[in-house]
Amino acid sequence: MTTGQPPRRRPNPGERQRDPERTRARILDAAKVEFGAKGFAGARVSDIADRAGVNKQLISYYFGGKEGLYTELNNQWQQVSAQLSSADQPLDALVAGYTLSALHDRDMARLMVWANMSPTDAPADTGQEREFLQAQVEDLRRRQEAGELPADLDPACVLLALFAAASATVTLPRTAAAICGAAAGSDDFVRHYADQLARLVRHLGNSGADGRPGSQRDGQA
Amino acid sequence: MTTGQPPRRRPNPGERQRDPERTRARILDAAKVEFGAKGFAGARVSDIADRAGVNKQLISYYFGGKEGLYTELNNQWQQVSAQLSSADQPLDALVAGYTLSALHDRDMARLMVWANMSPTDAPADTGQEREFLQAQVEDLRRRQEAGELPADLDPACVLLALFAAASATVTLPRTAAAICGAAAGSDDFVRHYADQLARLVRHLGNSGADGRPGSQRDGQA
DNA sequence: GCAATAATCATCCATCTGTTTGATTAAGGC
DNA sequence: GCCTTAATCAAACAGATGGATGATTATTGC
Repeated sequence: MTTGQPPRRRPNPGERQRDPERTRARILDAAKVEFGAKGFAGARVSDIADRAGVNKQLISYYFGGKEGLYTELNNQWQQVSAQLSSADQPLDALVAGYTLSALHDRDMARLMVWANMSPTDAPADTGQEREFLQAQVEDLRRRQEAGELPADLDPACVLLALFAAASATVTLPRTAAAICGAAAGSDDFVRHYADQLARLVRHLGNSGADGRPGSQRDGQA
Repeated sequence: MTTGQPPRRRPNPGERQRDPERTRARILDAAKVEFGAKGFAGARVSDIADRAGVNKQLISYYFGGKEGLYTELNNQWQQVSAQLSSADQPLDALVAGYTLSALHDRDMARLMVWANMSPTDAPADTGQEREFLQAQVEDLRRRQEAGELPADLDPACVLLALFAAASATVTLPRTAAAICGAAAGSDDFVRHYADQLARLVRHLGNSGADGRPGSQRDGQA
């Protein structure tokens, strides 16, 4: 052994070597990556700590354990989500923005999908997101009555379809790669895809004109 | 203890009490449910065995362990998938059928999404599914040239969006519930949603006529 | 400078989890 | 009716994992 001691990280001048804020942030970032990649059950606290470059005990120290860390990230997402939601922009911009959020923070987006699929966690949405979504449904319904959307479509279903489509690069990365080539994960592709979705939404809006009146409400049981 | 021995399952007359086929099937079914609900990392071998009503050792006996069991299910999915894919039906029917597959076997559908999001497994798609998807892209492109699809849309992106939308009830069950109410998980809703998606696809097709030629290829970098 | 405190670390520990082992027994051929 | 074989099970095992303990040391207020 040439190096008896792993050289303790020498703090750059002006940089504290103990910095709770920085440590917390590092842990959160690392956790986002790990949870995002493997989900809650698949992620390992040791891996998170290693990635953050800190002792794993600090996860208990700062967040009260794996679960607390996960919860903290979920809260963090709710804030991001609220920002995405708050601005009342036209639908095409909303969908595109949602798609692009995967660009700014892909791990967080992945995390949200894991959470969405997992049965155990998040006792219940605060209702905040639910409210926003239902407001969007109402908005869509108004546009539909104004003729911007074919009359035989259920606004709720359209909105659900759009959100799912916006999440595509996150929820179905492999399928995306199979359809669009290996570059499907690249930032450029995500931008391209977001733009395409916005166009698609606009086309849906246009097509309201030519929508044959048809059976105004068929389907379902 | 009133019952010294848990009464060994009495075989109904004409029913063997040892039946490898049956046992294998029971394990596979149970595994589908557990893996579908919690993903590979979250599922527990004990839970699978309990659900199947067999000793957990049989999982090693029949499938060589947890991983082997998972692999077996993935193969099983590939067959189902191939069936869904093979019939060359119009796009709206394809999308609706894909959506409805969640109805026939929701757990399997969930399993596929977990697999799609997980980094580690499935060394690579056999290419079979990839082939099918790219053939669909080509088909879409032809229809586009025939004027059935707005000229400024990228067929690959449209296909990806449609597949993601078709998977919505599986990938975003919570969001679905938030948008469409608690019934979002019910069979009736899935049917309704599939119908709606088919309509949406048809509207996209129609709107090809009114699609302003616009910039034939804008966006991206 | 010095003491108090907060941040960090190395080590240990209980528990959980997937797999292995070895015994038991139903099924099927002779 | 035996005897081999394959199916099943109960118990034990080894490794991993998340969390706890106690010691160490930087930071800060004085």
